[in-house]
Amino acid sequence: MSQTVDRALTILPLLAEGPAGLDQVAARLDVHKSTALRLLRTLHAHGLVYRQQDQRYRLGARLFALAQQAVEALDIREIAHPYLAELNERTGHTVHLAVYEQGEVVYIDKVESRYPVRMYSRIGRPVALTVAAVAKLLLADLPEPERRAVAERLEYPRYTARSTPDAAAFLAELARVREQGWATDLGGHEESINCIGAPLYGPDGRVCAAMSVSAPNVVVAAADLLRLRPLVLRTAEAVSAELSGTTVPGPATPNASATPPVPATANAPALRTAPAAGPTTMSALTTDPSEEAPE
Amino acid sequence: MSQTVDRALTILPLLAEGPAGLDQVAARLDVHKSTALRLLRTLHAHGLVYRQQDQRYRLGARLFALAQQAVEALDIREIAHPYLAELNERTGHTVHLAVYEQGEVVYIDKVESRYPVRMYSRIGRPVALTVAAVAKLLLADLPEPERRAVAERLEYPRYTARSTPDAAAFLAELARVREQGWATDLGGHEESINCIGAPLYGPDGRVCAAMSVSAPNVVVAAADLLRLRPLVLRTAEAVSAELSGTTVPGPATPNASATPPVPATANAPALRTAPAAGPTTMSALTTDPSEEAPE
DNA sequence: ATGGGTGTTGCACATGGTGCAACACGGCAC
DNA sequence: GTGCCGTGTTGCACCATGTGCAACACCCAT
Repeated sequence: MSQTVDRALTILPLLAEGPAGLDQVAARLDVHKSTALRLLRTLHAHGLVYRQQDQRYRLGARLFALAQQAVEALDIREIAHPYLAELNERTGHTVHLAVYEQGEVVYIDKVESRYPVRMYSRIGRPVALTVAAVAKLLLADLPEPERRAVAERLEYPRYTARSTPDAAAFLAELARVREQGWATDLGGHEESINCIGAPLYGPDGRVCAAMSVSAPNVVVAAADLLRLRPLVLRTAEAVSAELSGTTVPGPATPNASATPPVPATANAPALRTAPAAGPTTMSALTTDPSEEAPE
Repeated sequence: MSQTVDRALTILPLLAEGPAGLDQVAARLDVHKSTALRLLRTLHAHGLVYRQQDQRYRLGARLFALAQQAVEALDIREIAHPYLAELNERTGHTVHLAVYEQGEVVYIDKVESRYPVRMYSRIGRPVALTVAAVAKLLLADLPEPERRAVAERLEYPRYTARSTPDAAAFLAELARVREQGWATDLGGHEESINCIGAPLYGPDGRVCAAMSVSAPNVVVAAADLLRLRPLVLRTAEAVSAELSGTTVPGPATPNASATPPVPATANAPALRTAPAAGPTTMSALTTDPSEEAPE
């Protein structure tokens, strides 16, 4: 680790607390003023630090530009895909990834069910907004006025007896989804298809995508599908963590052996390597998919 | 300038373009792999850089956290005040600073008119949303659904004959304001008071506050007040620049002697030191306040 | 004027950063 | 399997670079 760079970077969180003068910085870094000055100058040259009128230093605009550019360059699909594949591997069911865009929710990725009976859907195709689990998740996080605007603008087709009937019911459902952090569609679109989904959070803490597991009744009863919830939630959290660039990815969270990690190596997630037995705290949650796996 | 830090910081914009592997980074920095590795490790330790599954590096979440914390720590009032004072100094009129919060627009700073006839207002007091220039500016930048929601929820009191009559007219006005980048209130609140305002942009490019100059008819005719527009706009831009932490603050824009700078030293802006005469291109705009100053 | 508070500069010293060369690892082709 | 790339990683000797000091420049207050 480079000492100089280390010191320079320590300045950033320090300045994030509020503007500071040269020797405040020097003092908190425990270095000579002249050293602090040179570091600040370098940061300044890169626009990460800005000098305000009273000579004190503040974080600079470049920081915002960088953060913004980084989220734009983020490829959700690329990052999420191994996790989706893993989820499909463990459950055997169809897995979807969807985003909200301009009043529509569209699938941007899909891993096909390994069961012979499959649900129909296509990447790029808009989703039935009023009933799909992913749509509920994505709409639930919109700012209140926009959410309401969308809900009121929508039509509420009665695909089935369980379809969301009207805007009021939909808004209530969105509120619940927002509250609980996951969503379902139990035969709301196609009588025989159920679905459970969870939100993916971006670096800004907002929901930026949603994923779901779908399966027809004939393959797995709704109650059984719902037992995948912890798995779906954990997977979604893992993707969120990686999207936000926080935790170390890959297998085994460094601190605990309790939480089974999600994917492992690059494009070949390998959760299956986790021993089937063993003192996992998740026994009840895991709903071991092997017993209901096809073939 | 510190070479090491310089190199390390050069990595950030590089990664902002998209993920990159170790030797791509090394190559673009024109340093040895081992050097690049150490720099990346240091950045990683500070959370500015994140290592994704395929071993490539990406910008990390800390960057967002920092940027966010920085905007929260931004004290608009503190930064804007010298500029407001300067504007008051040059025009003699009342200058306001306002922000939007939870459906309301409130004044957060004010510099009193130097004329004997003053308009009434108070810091912290909510503003008449449907007519005030600052309210128009702040509402105009809200996301469309929220803007519409607010506009429809409002009442439209007829303070005067020129008050905004209804939601439709208000939305149309907001659209124009958004388009032109400034706003007026010509006798919409008090028959005899006119007002011209401009928006302040935060680091995220959104309008985060608005400032305005107000004066009663008896002091200056509406047409004359409107001639302050360039001055108000320039001042607003200067504040925005400083809020975003971009340009070098202080007197004299480095390149041109044509554009009169705005404030100068810390808490004592000293534009007045600019010679009253001299080859400014602004002669028509400046509306030299000294000739109509009180006392 | 005088003094304390800033931010700034030049310089001699040795710390800490550098590139090299060798190693470890994983994938791919044959 | 065996060899070969292309990766990322480590240890080390050298000297460039970052470091702290002391002296200076500046502003403001008393």
